[in-house]
Amino acid sequence: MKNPIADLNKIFDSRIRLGVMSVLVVNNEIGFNDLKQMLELTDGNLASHLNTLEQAEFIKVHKGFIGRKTSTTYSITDLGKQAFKAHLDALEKMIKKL
Amino acid sequence: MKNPIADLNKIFDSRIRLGVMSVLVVNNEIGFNDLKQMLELTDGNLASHLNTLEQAEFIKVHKGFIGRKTSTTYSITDLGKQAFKAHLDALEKMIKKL
DNA sequence: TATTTAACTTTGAAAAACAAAGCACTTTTA
DNA sequence: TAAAAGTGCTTTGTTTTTCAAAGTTAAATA
Repeated sequence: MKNPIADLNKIFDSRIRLGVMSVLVVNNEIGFNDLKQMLELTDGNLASHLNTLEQAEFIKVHKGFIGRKTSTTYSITDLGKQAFKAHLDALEKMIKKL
Repeated sequence: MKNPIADLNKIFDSRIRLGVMSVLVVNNEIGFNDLKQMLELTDGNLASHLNTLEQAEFIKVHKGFIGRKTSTTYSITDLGKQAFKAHLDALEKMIKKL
């Protein structure tokens, strides 16, 4: 039998990063605070996970304004979509023996 | 929108423990060394993850013999089946928006 | 002007993961 | 029969990851 966990992406071992990605798959853009509230995280914790995802180029940041107020939003990249899908496929293959 | 990660089980954040469970779901009994080779782990690493799963009562240990050679095998408990299923359901709900 | 909000960064502590070595026991091999 | 090897751990210590809390900068509001 083949190693069932070899194809899982290390970046998605984290429930938080998994959550961010799952939100971004269905929302093409979401704000920092919305994410923070949705996932019930502290600023620093969310920011650092977002940073990890950005480093991997799985998400993109958009800094802009709502009126004259700054607003930061995040969206998934094509690479991110690919990697997330690959991870989910690996997960599914792993448990599809059910 | 509700927190999508709240229902994930912390114990299954680990790819290794996830792998162990996925193997145990389809094999009603598996040996230490088989798991070790399948998941490509060192003894200590596997043993400690197995210990975590045992503490949670998600798996059971069986110490016996194959011929005259000692053999330790592991199997999933009912609680383990339940918890694993619940985790997979939570995962699925999280991503079923796809 | 003082306070609040947004979106961080920095700091430091706690937890988790992990490899390597040691160990007790048995079995196989030379 | 002595040495080597395998099983299934435990112990030790390092590295990595996670996280909260506090600090920060700039703009907005009271």
